[in-house]
Amino acid sequence: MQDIRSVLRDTKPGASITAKGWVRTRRDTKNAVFVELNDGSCFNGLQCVFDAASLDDAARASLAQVSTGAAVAVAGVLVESPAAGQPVELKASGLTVYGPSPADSYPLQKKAHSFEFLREIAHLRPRTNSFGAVARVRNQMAFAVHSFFQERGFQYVHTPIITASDCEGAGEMFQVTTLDLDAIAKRGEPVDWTKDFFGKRAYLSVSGQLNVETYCMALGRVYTFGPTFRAENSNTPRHLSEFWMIEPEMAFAELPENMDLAEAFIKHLLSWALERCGDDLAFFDKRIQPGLIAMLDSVRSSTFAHMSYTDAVKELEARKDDFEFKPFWGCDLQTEHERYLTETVVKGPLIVTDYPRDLKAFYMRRNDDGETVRAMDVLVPRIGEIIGGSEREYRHDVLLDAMKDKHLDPASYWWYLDLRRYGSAPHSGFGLGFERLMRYVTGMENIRDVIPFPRAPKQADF
RNA sequence: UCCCCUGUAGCUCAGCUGGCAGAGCAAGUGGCUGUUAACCACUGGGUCCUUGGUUCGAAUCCGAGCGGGGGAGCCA
Repeated sequence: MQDIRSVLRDTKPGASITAKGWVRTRRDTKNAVFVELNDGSCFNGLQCVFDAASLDDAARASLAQVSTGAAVAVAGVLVESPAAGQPVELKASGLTVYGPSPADSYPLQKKAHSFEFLREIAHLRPRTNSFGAVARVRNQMAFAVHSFFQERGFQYVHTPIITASDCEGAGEMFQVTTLDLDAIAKRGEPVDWTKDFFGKRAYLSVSGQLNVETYCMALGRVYTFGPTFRAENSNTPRHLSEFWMIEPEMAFAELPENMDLAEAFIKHLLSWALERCGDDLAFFDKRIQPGLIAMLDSVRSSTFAHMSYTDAVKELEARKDDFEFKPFWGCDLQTEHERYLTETVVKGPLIVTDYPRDLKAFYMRRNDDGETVRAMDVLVPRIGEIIGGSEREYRHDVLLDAMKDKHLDPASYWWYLDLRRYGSAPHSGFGLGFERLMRYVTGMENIRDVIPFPRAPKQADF
């Protein structure tokens, strides 16, 4: 069986084919019934034309059950379409209805629905234009992540999803337990975590970075790509409780090489989308985010701007009256600051580097000035921070000092410190939020609409 | 977690200073037409989110709760 994508692309008029898929719309005329069939293989559907006179009795009976959402097979001959709107269509001679879809109760109508409504029917929304397109682009972007790293000699490492160390330091964690908490609460006893599954408290990972650094110090160039969990009570269109993150890590690489990798990575992903998702992007450009394709195309051939944190603050101080939060050296960059820098000052992607060390994680390499670290944030218009990374502190004693500064217990990082004791080397890496990339590439506003089944505070349906 | 907005038909929404529940689309029926967000006519369709209060009377005003959206923080 051919999917509709290959029918539209490869099949010559005159060929007999059978197309299977789901009915998007049906339009009746006196002598013919037009059924638009979509099978998800591509954005466009196949128009099937039923000529009332040429149908056998069985097909005519089945036709009564054809309505939006029904799963059907249509047999016929592919012909050039006499009408505008599609180059070819299927002149139907046979019809099988596998699963009807009663029109009086099927939630999806042949009209536009709000994304808020579609979120409530996440099991049906992939059948819409928007979510079908998101799913196909998401698939291509995942593939592009691997193609980028594999072409450059990076090896894919699977870091653990469950972690028993609560020292990853990147936010609130979900706890994992097999204890019967109800029973313990009823007995009014304190919880004895040594009796839990792992013999201690366990959590879902908030980052694979610390683990992947161990493989970086053995394989050289590595990356992770997997689910990540944050129990923060974030209620925004750019945060999820469960999201997918890509974390490359390069041995013997310092911050400039890290920035180059991040820039090449973003450009590779955008090029891939432009080359392989043309129809889907055309839809997003037309209906979701006008100008999207031109924007992606211009970023692909641009050079990312670089700016140190110190210079960024100078830039902000020149316009300080425009901001609710007055910028000063040492302040964390607010969303309004980041957007001003990327959208107004450089009008494109911007990499901000060398932040004050008080603002950043303990593992980032300290600069010689003693005050800043070799951090980098990649900011893009509309999305804000899409990548966060750094050169890592590879000097044992400086790392130990930074941990003490942040009131972390070195004992629980013993294996991480071991990497600095034996064969330590400069290395760098970053994290890219896959769904933030998806927002950037598709133009979709809400991050809950670029992942099939979003998890967020008070939201874990489906 | 904080601030603002919001919850009315299957969907998107209107409903004013409190006084009989509305429109468009969708659905059903009929008509017309190689249609393509089809078109025309008619018909059916309501726990006005829940709860408490004010009032002769609440979709409307007030309190609480729950849900949704936007902004902020946290971050990817």
